[in-house]
Amino acid sequence: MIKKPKAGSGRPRSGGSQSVDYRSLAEFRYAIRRFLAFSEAAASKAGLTAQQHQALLTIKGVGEADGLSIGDLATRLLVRQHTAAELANRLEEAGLVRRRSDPNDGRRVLLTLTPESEKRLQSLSDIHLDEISSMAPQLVSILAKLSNTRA
Amino acid sequence: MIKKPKAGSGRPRSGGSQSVDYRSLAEFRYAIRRFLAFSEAAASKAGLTAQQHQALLTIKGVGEADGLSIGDLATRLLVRQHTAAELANRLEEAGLVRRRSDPNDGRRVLLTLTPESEKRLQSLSDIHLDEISSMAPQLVSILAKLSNTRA
DNA sequence: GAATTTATATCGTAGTGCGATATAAATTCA
DNA sequence: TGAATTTATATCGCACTACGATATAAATTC
Repeated sequence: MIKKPKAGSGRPRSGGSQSVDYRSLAEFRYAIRRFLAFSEAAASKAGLTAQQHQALLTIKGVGEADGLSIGDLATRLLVRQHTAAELANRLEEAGLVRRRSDPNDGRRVLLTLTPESEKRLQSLSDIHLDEISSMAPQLVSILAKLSNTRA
Repeated sequence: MIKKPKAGSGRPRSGGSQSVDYRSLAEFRYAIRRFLAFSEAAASKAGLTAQQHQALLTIKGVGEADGLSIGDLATRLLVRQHTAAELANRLEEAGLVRRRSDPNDGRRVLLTLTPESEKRLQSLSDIHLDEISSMAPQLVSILAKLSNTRA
């Protein structure tokens, strides 16, 4: 796999091999990891796994009144459909989603939140908004620094 | 968007139960997932797992000339020390890091990149900078929207 | 210099996502 | 219509990886 530094391989980045801002790149990933770790801990306190939390948020966030299908959930979570189906199993067992078949298409299964999961999701969302608000300035600053190299 | 100033759960956020912007919150997580999926695919193309890539980036990004210890790597990756040790094993087997004991403290093991991993990391970093630059505006916009609710 | 602390390593286990595959409903089309 | 194809969901076994528990070894304390 030869990557000859052919003049402008498509990017107008300023420098050559020495120009990559590894420190900022590492900081960016570190910030993401911290956020994900915070989120996982918060979900865990609420009795949810990180994936379950994200599934609930996705179902709620997409905002379809009838519910979200397994397939659409998979698309948004960037997992395979059968992975989303397994996730839905665990959520249903835990009483956090209801499954019902789509009246318009018997193959599809629509997922809706239960009152219990609505409650937990709201609480989780509140503390996530706090956390996001507090980390946003640093994250924006790093993003600016990294985007900067294009100028 | 008018928000009912219903007394909330003790936080200065403007609204009550209806005010949480689930859609933006879901968008934020979706953006993070897309980035992580992009990153994992890029790492995979370079013959690395996501964790290996992040380990290399961390070692490089911290920028200690002597290398980074297993423990410090664990701290930055937010994993247990023995997890970092296992990760270092796989990286060493793959010829991507060198292990040497700290001359000042025989317990510590310092990790440094090999020329091969330097090369792969630089290539990966280049394409990550592109991706980050392209997603930054949307991410910043979502962050602003979510932080906004505090005002 | 024995006890304690710190750093790294090893082993077995558990959780979760995937590929392969199965089932069932919807759609196509001869 | 009804067989073939496509789409949607579900199940099973596997693999990866992070963890807890534990071990080893070096450094530090007293």
